[in-house]
Amino acid sequence: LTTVTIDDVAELADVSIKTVSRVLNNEPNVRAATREKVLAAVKQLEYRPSQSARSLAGSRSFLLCHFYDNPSPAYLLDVELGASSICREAGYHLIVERLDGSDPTLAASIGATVTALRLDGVILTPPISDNTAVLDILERNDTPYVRFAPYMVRNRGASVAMDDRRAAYEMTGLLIGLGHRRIGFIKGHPDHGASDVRLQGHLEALRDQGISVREDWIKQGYFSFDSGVAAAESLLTAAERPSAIFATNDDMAMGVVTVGHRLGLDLPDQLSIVGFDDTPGASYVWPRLTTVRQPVTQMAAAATQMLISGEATRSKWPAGKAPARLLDFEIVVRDSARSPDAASAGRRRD
Amino acid sequence: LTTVTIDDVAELADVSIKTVSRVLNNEPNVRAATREKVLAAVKQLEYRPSQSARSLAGSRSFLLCHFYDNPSPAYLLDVELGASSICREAGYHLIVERLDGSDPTLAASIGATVTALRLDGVILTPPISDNTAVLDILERNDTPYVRFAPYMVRNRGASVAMDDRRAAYEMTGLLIGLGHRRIGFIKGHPDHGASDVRLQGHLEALRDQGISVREDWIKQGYFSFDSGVAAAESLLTAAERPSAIFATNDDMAMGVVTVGHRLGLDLPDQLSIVGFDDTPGASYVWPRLTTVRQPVTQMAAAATQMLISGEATRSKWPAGKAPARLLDFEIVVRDSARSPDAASAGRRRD
DNA sequence: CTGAAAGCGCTTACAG
DNA sequence: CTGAAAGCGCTTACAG
Repeated sequence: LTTVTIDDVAELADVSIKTVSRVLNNEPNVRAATREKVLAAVKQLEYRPSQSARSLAGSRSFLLCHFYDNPSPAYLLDVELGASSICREAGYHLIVERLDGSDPTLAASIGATVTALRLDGVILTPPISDNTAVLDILERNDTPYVRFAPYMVRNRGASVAMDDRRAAYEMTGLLIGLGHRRIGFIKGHPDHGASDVRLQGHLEALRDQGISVREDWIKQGYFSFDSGVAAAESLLTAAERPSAIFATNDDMAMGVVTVGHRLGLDLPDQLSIVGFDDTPGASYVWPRLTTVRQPVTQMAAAATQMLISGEATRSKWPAGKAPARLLDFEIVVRDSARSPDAASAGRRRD
Repeated sequence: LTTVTIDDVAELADVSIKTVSRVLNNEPNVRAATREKVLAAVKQLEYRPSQSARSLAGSRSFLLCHFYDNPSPAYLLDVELGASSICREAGYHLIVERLDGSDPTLAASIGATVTALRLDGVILTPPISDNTAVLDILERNDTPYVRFAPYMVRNRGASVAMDDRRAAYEMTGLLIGLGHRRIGFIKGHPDHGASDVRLQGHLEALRDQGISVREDWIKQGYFSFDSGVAAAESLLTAAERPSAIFATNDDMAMGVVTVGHRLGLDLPDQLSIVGFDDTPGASYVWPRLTTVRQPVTQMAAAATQMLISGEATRSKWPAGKAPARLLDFEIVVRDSARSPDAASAGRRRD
């Protein structure tokens, strides 16, 4: 088993290796007939250029990397789904590295990977997307990056996002439209920038509808099922409890559902619950969750495209302004939110 | 920003580049004092050897790849969790590539990646782990691989697995031990080797307990929620229905739970349901699922270790026999399986 | 224990 | 439109 090299192709096609290189890199100034000859030889020999040699000699490695810390499983899968397909089309490959966001050597570790691999670009998801030490080291190494949902640290580098604020605004509006006035809210993990943005959207919707904010109905959560359970317990065992709860991710919403059942509440009649993310489990619980679907796969595809096309490269930014792509979310209406009036019509409350 | 090379280190340490290379690769025959000098220079310059140069000049690329097709999100996350940590320790990097298992060009596509990147090893998860065309092309390229749960095609290459047969045997035994005699079974996707193995374990348990097999209580599923719903509908609307259903993954089990609720069955009293996988959702549904926890993270760590250490390399197999690691599963007992007697004691049936 | 030379398979910069 | 030469940053094979 000998590896086929550019020399073999050049010899078979009866041209120089430089011409083979031109054809493979789609450079101009090659006669059509010459191109055909080369392509035929490539095909016949099943030639695949060595990534190492290309990287060492040239300026590209054809390697992208996704650095992440403890994402939800579905989020990771969607990111890879979007990134992997774009990579394949362009002859790039996706490396993944899981890191501990609280590790003080995080940035150094990313710097090591970036220089060892000569990465052509980096994808950063929350909460690493808001880690300024990481952004610093990436910029020092001249490595393009795209940040997902870059809410805590703004105006730094290319990004992809959806409008979390508006999604939360509309979800709260949906509950209000159903007739809810007493709405509980469970915040996300404080390390994630989206957490605060979603809260802001919620508060705006309340204000726009003239509903006063009840601080005691806003609970801290951490995006985990257990934190949803804890918040729901405190919300639902209080003297006066909300008629609806907006949990800012599905895992927490499912915690609320569990507590609701445990307390013997008739869901959704006695308590409406809405989530955020549309994880697979959202349609498995009863009642099936009304939630926000994030365009994670499309965000990943867009990010990858920005990296490969060079849009994410600082020196190519139009007017020095980093590109930011905003994608559409979707509110998926299922069974977990209902009008509180319907409930009182169907049964006595208290 | 100039990149630091081995020459810079050699100059600062006042040795030849060959000596630097020796130190970095832990080769013998370097005086301790020399080693110290080199290490100090490496540290001072923050030198990181170029992966491309090492790969081009040497025989290793320090690159591993996980090829997969439509895994469950949690499965993918666990594989990456296990593989990523071992890779980092050893200075390797993990590439991921999502492919369509039914695409006829699948093997060719993997072959292309393998040769372009000079991959040092490959991780294959079901159903790709049983694709013989892929195994052929990997062997032709002399690329070591480790297969996950390689049940359909046996005795080909290194593998990691847990004892799916015994897990299914024990789970069925648990149901029988609870007093169930009428047990429905939902098979997995026919493309996954584990599907048949789990069925065999189930049938053995039935036979060992002297319970005759009811073919009409064995339904085809495809590992999806919807296929679980379909199978459950057919199982539960029949004239005579089982008192327990063993769905061979959690997604299908959650489909059964949903149908159970829809039919107004009191769960788990009127119907016990058990699953397989222990996905996050398993503890979110009500009743919380009794299920089998697979050691996916440990399997991935073991596979990665086999690849990096060389155990998975054909020429190094002891006595020509491929290494196979079997890891322990765990049956997680929650609330979804209960004795049918308790149910009849608590309420009249029919 | 250490080093000088050659070469891995490409792209770059230059020449024609 | 095409090619000869040099070089990317390492490891291999060999010499001492």
